[in-house]
Amino acid sequence: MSKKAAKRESILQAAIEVFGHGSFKNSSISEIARRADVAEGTIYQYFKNKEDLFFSIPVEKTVEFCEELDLHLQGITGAFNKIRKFIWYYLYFFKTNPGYGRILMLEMRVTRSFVKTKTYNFLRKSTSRILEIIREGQDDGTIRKDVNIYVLRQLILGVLEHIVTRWLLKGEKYDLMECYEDISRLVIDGISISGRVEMGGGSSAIYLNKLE
Amino acid sequence: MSKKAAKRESILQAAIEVFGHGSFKNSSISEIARRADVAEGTIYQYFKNKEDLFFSIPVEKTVEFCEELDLHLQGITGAFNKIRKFIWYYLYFFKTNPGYGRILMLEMRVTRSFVKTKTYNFLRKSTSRILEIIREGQDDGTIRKDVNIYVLRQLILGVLEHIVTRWLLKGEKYDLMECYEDISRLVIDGISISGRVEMGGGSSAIYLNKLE
Amino acid sequence: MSKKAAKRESILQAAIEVFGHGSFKNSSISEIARRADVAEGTIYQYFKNKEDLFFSIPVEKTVEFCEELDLHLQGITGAFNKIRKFIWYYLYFFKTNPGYGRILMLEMRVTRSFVKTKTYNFLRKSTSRILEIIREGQDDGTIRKDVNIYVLRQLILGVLEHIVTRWLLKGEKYDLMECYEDISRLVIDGISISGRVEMGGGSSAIYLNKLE
Amino acid sequence: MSKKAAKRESILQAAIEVFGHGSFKNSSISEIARRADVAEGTIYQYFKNKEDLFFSIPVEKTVEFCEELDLHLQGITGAFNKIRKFIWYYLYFFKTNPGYGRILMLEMRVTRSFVKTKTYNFLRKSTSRILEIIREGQDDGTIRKDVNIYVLRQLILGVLEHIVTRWLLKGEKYDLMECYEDISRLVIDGISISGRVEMGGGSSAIYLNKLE
DNA sequence: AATGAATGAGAATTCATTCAT
DNA sequence: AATGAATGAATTCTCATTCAT
Repeated sequence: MSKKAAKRESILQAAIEVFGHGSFKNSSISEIARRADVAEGTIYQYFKNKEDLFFSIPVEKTVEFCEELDLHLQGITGAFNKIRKFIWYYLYFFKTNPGYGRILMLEMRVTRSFVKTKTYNFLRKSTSRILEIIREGQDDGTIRKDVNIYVLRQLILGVLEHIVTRWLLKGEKYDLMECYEDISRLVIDGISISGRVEMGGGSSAIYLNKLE
Repeated sequence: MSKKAAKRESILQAAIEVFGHGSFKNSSISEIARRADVAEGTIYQYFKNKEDLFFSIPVEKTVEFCEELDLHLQGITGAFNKIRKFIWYYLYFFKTNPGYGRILMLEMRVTRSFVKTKTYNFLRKSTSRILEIIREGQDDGTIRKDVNIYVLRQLILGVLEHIVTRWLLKGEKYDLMECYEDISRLVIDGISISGRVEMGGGSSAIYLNKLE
Repeated sequence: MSKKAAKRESILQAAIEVFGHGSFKNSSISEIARRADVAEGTIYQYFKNKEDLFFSIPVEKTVEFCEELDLHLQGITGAFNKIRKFIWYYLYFFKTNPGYGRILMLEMRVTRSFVKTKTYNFLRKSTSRILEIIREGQDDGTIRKDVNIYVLRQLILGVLEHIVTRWLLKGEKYDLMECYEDISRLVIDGISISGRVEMGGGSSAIYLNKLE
Repeated sequence: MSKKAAKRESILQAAIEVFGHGSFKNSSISEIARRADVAEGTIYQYFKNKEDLFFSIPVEKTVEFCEELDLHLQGITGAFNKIRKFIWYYLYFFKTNPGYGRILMLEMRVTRSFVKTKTYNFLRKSTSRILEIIREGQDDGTIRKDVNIYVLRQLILGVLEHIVTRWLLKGEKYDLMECYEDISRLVIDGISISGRVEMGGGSSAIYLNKLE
């Protein structure tokens, strides 16, 4: 049982490496099999077909993301601090998983069939953590209550997704973490109750909101 | 002569449709031939191979872009007005050419071999128009002279490229032109000599600058 | 009329160059058209198809061979001297026409359909000149009468064909004319009435050694 | 393992048949697949591409040649007897493998890329057997010591290659083995220490007559 | 459960030949 | 007569998927 899971895992790992290097069509099952050190046929014991394998990657990775995220959030108090940590971890996760980043951001999101997948829904649900944090912030009075929490979530995730996508399209030439401080401030200021004022936070937020 | 050019044109048009729908690997010459209503072999009379056809798309389209742009700029005076028109036309162009947008923004820019192409250089040169406008603005005193014109160009093109890319990745679900006013203001304010308020223009510009 | 013949001629010339460079399948009509500086379609005005063009080459060249040969034989008296001249000219002809040599010796002779061609018969008839010379020699008593003249012809042509074929297979690296003296002696001695020279095995071995 | 080798063998056998019938370009993978009774794709499991398959033929066949040759040489004493056997076997081998003969002698030897192949080197090395025999003959005093053994090898192989090539070019219309006795004597006499027999020109002429 | 050989559909590309101009 | 654009059949090669062992 554990052994089986381990083999499935290693196939997925190999799939991330291969799909993350080229496109879906460009990547071959035989290459994945070689990397995973299994026979080609074995892959079909664990996944229905190539597409199934492809769409299984985010499931796996999303679980990993959520579990690690929870560990990182433990012991942190205050909505703002938690959001900062979330942003930090999001960037850190893709910095350390660029292959998966390319798959998710550049390949999968453009695939039409992706939206119909269970994976797509799973991915959406996985962002509930950020909702909880926002609610917590509104409850204890640090986050404005006049903003729809779902819009807020979209704002935060949208900015992050955009940052990572740009970074990947540019060939990962700079350190993704450099953006951390700017984004944190941008986001926090935009949703903060305390004045912090005249920055185009508002304008910026609208602008970004529209884009993502 | 005109007839031959027309056929070449119709093949390119079909190629835009097909490549714009899927990826390079995913698209087939036979499908392009079917759409262009020619035999497969005919395509090889006009283009050396599949890649040549692929990389010929931007050449064609860039010429179209530049010619139309010049028409739209005629009769407009003042650097700011010209920049506004440029931004408007840029968005309008991709709104009306989403297939080409997907090819250029999502496919071609990520292809490693693209950078080595003549097409790539041609594309870079095609943005000289915006440089002229900036120089004009600096000459007549409406644009700050302390900013490098190449950085400025990069800023403007970077923002636009980003807007279009996001729009495409989101599935063209909203009207691309909605962004026009915000972007114009954002850009104009950032480079304007007259104070024009302490809006996060600066902050935003820095943020965008870093990204692109 | 003369103009038409000239164009036909130039197509054939181009065909020799192209077919002589690669194999039949390997050579393309478009390349021949390019070399002959005519349109592809024009070739089909003069030749039924690719094979017809291919098999027309020897006809053309054989006429040339015979005409030139007659010129070279003029003024020469004595069967032996004529045979020597024939051998000399045969080698000289292929030395100066290696492309045609490759076509005839390496390509055409191995083609099964060649034997069924009119060209094949034409080629056979073209060797009647050598028969006449042999008859002349037998009549004036210099050539043995106990040898069948057709066998003799076969002997002479066979040796020459073999020499040229070897030379071509070896990549034309040495001067074909070097063989002239040896072959002449070998042939003349073999058919001469007057006691032959002490050459025998030794000479043969050397001769073979040089060839292989 | 044995099964895989058998399939590889059957593909090679089919390749010999097909390539031996036409030229490299003229022969198609699909025809080879049909003859070998496998799918086209299967061929690419065993060989990298068409050229690899083509150049693999001599490897296979050369091993066969050497192994069988050794069997035939067993129990034979004396350099001359061994050389006779070698000549006999060489002719016998190509008599029973005419398809392979056409491939090696008429196709492969003219291909420029062949010389760069591993196969080419392998083929050259395979003739070391004859060198050993020559050395043996020089040691026991039956073969002249004033002749370079490599020249001798070249002589023997050259004559044989020539005989086979002619036979193939002539369409295998006569029995290749007829040449055996003549060639043996020619070669043996040429290298023998004891005075040679009275064969000379006459015999040579007959031999040539038969061949051409 | 795992294998990996075998498959065959499909892709890009070439080129002899035709035919409208 | 000459052209050369258009054709489409044929060819090599790839690879997801299956299935007997």
